[in-house]
Amino acid sequence: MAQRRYWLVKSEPSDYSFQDLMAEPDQTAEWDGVRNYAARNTMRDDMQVGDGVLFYHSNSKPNAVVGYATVVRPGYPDDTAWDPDSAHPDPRSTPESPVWYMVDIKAEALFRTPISLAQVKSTPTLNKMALVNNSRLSVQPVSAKEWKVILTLGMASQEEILV
DNA sequence: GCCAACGTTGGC
DNA sequence: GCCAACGTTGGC
Repeated sequence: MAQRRYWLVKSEPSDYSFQDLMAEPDQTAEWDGVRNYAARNTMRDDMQVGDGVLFYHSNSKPNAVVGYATVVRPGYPDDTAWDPDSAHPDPRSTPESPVWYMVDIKAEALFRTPISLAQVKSTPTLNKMALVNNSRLSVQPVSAKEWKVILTLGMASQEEILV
């Protein structure tokens, strides 16, 4: 069994929120529509069942990590790429020769305390995250340390943090 | 709504 | 293979 790894995915909540994921059957959805090669490679090659996934809301108020999920199916071809009615069709990708990949993720818990981007930037153990220094990457790795810090803060109540 | 930063495309 | 132009992401 490979070491569990950790990731962060972004979504604009007006497009697809963590609450939307929680409302899915089995709290599970395909993470489809990603059209960036670095993110594609991560999903196709690196994400494994059981890995932890932080869920970040971008273009939001506030921008924040709002919950966490787990990978329940590793990388497989993103069939929305050859669906002309999908949000992000790409005619270069075909069932015989797929270009884009996705994973399935399952919502685990909504944070009691969302961890804002401002807080990530101002926290010494978190401010090296790709979230801060590579703002364009929509699927990105998270270190075990960063995962632990964010989970601990996120699952605590405001009162516990303020003490 | 603005625009900086970045990824991608395409001409050469 | 370089790099300018373009489109998109995403913070502010």
